[in-house]
Amino acid sequence: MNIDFNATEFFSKVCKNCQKIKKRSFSKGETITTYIEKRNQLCILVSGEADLIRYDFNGNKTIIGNFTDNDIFGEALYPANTNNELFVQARKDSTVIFLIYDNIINPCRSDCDFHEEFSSKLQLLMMNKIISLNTRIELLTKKNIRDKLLSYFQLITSKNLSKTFFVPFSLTDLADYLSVDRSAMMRELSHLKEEGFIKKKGNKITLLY
Amino acid sequence: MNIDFNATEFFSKVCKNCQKIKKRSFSKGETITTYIEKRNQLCILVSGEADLIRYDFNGNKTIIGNFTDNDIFGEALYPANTNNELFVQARKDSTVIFLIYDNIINPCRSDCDFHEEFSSKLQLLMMNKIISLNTRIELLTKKNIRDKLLSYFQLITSKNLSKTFFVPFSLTDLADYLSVDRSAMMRELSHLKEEGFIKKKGNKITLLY
DNA sequence: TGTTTTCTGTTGCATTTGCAACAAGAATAT
DNA sequence: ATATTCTTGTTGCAAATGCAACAGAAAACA
Repeated sequence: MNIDFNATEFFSKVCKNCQKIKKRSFSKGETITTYIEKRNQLCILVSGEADLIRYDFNGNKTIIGNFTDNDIFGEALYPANTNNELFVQARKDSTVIFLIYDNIINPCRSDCDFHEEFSSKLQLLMMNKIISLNTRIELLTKKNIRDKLLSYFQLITSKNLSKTFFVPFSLTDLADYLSVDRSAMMRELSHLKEEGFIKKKGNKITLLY
Repeated sequence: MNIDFNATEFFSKVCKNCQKIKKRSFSKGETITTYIEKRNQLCILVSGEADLIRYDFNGNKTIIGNFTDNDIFGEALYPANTNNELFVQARKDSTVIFLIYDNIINPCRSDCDFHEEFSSKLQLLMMNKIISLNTRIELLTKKNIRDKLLSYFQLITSKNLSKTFFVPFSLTDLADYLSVDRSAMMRELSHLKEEGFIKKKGNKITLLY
């Protein structure tokens, strides 16, 4: 995320005494939080990487979201009526700040200048969140696997400024992220290769257009 | 949107003299704004209803988003690298407030107390926006038409508190909103009817489960 | 009012996707 | 070092979806 905000630094300076904010580290694979209970929890991913994962009743896995530095998440930002099992899992070792949203609106102490400064930072974080959610929707509204793949690749190359890149997920996870069947996606990758749109060796892909 | 904020009232009270904010009304069908140029435009839908629409190179239409009261939109909230034609069109007669995001961060005048109050309101609007985008993603990550329909219906009934409702779009638009083929969606609706999951007469639907 | 346009509903057919299963390679754990 | 687990890659087949086309109903228009 291209935002001039280092959450760790910010929180270490400003909020030493603020008891309502918790910071914790997680190892790869650990569950960071769930979206089951309603408690107005808001989380900031200070470092690392994490996924928001849904399993439906058929055991079908979907990676609803993928969070990186300074990303915000938590059940406070999620619709209530979801009757699926939703949880956030660390993809890499991660550090997360936990807040209760009510405490942001109602400062914990009147002399705590943390909240004011935080509020303006939070606005930037939310702005970026909205943009990244819109990016995700752009992807998901593509009606076939080919277009989803090509959109996803374009997203990566526009960040990397290189036509060659490694898919940052396993291909299995990529399928879950694009919300398509893995074997169907693999087949489509083969077709893209045959038709000369991409070069592919494992997870290393080069766009040829 | 369940938020205690009436934008019209707010702006009429607070910002009579603030020249950088424009308000305009649109008739049904009119184009409210496009997401082509980069100008950091942020819009608030004061009243009415509007869609964010994408036409791809094949002329394929997708309703990327549907905006109602107090919804925010505008190219400032959208990723830059979209090479599609994107525009916002009034579905009903609508009134919209236009701002330039830079002006929110850098107040127009030091004695303009509008910006401070606005900032906290904006935070709420953004929060709600994030929730509605997450709702949309929940829908779009469903992997087949049946699940998309059922999720969408559940969304409506949880708002209406009634198992019977009228689809607020035309079914043609609903297909564009769910990002699926219309005839395939109609077929799936027939199947849901045959299998006894729903009752359906035109756009009036009753959930039987 | 009558005319035009849009929308609903349906169907046949081609294509795409999902599902299940399996083999080989890579990564991880013991 | 070996066993185990995860990942990539592939395929046959069934099911779902998209596409094209059309008819009748409903809505918008003039």
